[in-house]
Amino acid sequence: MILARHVLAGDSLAAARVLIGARLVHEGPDGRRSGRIVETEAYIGTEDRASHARFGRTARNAIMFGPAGRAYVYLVYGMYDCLNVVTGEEGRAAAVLIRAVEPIEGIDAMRDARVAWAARRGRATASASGLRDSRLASGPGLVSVAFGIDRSHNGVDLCDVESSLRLEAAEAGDRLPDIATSARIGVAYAAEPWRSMPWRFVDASSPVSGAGDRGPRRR
DNA sequence: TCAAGGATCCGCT
DNA sequence: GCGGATCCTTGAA
Repeated sequence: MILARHVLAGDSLAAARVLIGARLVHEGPDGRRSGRIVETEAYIGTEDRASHARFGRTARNAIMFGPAGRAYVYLVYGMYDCLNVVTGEEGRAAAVLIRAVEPIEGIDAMRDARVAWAARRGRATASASGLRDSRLASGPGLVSVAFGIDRSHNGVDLCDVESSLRLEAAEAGDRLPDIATSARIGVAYAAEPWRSMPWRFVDASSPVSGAGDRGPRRR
């Protein structure tokens, strides 16, 4: 079932928590890919010095000021697309970054996407068979690679059943997430208190982002 | 118009 | 654990 928009339109921290355990779904030419979201980070308001909205409204971040439930996709480091979900009330810039997903459906397509991406960059990479499921979407850049998301998806309504890219609520029988919080990753440039805000949420029971084979990244 | 730097990942040491 | 790849966005001039 599609994720209800009002869940995202309220408090952004609550939204970041609700997204843990929810499903990311992409119906594309390569079939249906889906996964369980296991790591998120919230960026809230123009006063948040770690947020892209810290300089106010610009052409790039305009989508963050819009209604909740839309996708905000941006390029970081010149090579990685990152998927965010716009949250909070319209007019106030807020978004939740999807940092990691546990693959469920379309794992072969994700593996193919990863190999094709590496080839495009002319990089040697692990063979397709050597890629473990838990590593396919274990970082914000990798989520986009695995699901075939790029900036053409910027502005897509993730709460519309008609969208090829959308969010679905956890299904009955899904394991309940064991939610842990910590400071956000890669925001050392931001002043306090923003640098240390515990606005990162992970499912500690997930093999992808929790006490998995690599564990949370530090910086 | 320009220079600086960033919400990252991977391979090698 | 460290450094390289790689290019868009921003603020200042």
